[in-house]
Amino acid sequence: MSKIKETSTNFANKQALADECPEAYAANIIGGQWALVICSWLFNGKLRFGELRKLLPNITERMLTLQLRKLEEHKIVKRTVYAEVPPRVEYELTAIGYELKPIIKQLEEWGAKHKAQNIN
Amino acid sequence: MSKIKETSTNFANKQALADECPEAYAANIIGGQWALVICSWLFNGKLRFGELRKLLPNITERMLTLQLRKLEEHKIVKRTVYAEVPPRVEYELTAIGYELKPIIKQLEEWGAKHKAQNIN
DNA sequence: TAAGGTACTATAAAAAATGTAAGTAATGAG
DNA sequence: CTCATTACTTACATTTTTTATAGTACCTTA
Repeated sequence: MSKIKETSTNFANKQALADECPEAYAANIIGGQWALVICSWLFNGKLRFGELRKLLPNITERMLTLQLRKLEEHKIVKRTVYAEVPPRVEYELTAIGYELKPIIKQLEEWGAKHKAQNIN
Repeated sequence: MSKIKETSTNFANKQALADECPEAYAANIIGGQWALVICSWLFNGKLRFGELRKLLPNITERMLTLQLRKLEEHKIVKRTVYAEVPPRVEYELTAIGYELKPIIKQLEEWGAKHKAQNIN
């Protein structure tokens, strides 16, 4: 992913915030550029790497990999590799990942409402 | 805030995502390092700049300003300046900003649960 | 005259996130 | 042998976000 500098002020601040504020902790986990959208697609069921890539037309393979790895690391998604050639890898939400569904749905509703309000 | 390069791929991607996915749109608005926590404090009522700064011990004045400006720009918070000396500026949530409360609360609950689960 | 308090701004630098382009392994099809 | 397929990885470049540090204007009080 690129290593985070554990000596940086930024790292210390994130740590401290995440310790005290579960909402900041959560934001760190699902806060990537594509994380929420990836989760949204996965709410409908498991998907292969290539399927996700097609669903997210502008994402690069690198970013897709990075985001999936981060999500996996935080136990939001489960990765299953099938020993085939060409390879097949499937991603699906874990139980705790799936629990994001109502939250993301509400966030969608809020976003849609906000967007409608701020059209000039 | 620093200008965003409207010619960058990153900008284009964010735009496209925000257009299609209200949840990505929302994440762009409340996605800064401190935004959620600022909102959390403001759910309890209006606060002055200096009060917020004290509540967020590690934030720099610059970051606080930037985040508040962004929130203000998106109509999440309302800024009121009193023509006094020394100056007094109060921040409070708008109606749509206040509507984030249940969402952030759920995110907090999710975060707390996730954190508890992932203690080794 | 000087100091103090408040809410900032300016500038630079560091760190983090994202994007670009190329390459890899394994195997089956032709 | 060569090519295609899939899910990556790597090295590097660019962009965005965050931090650091030092100011500013204003009026009041001492």
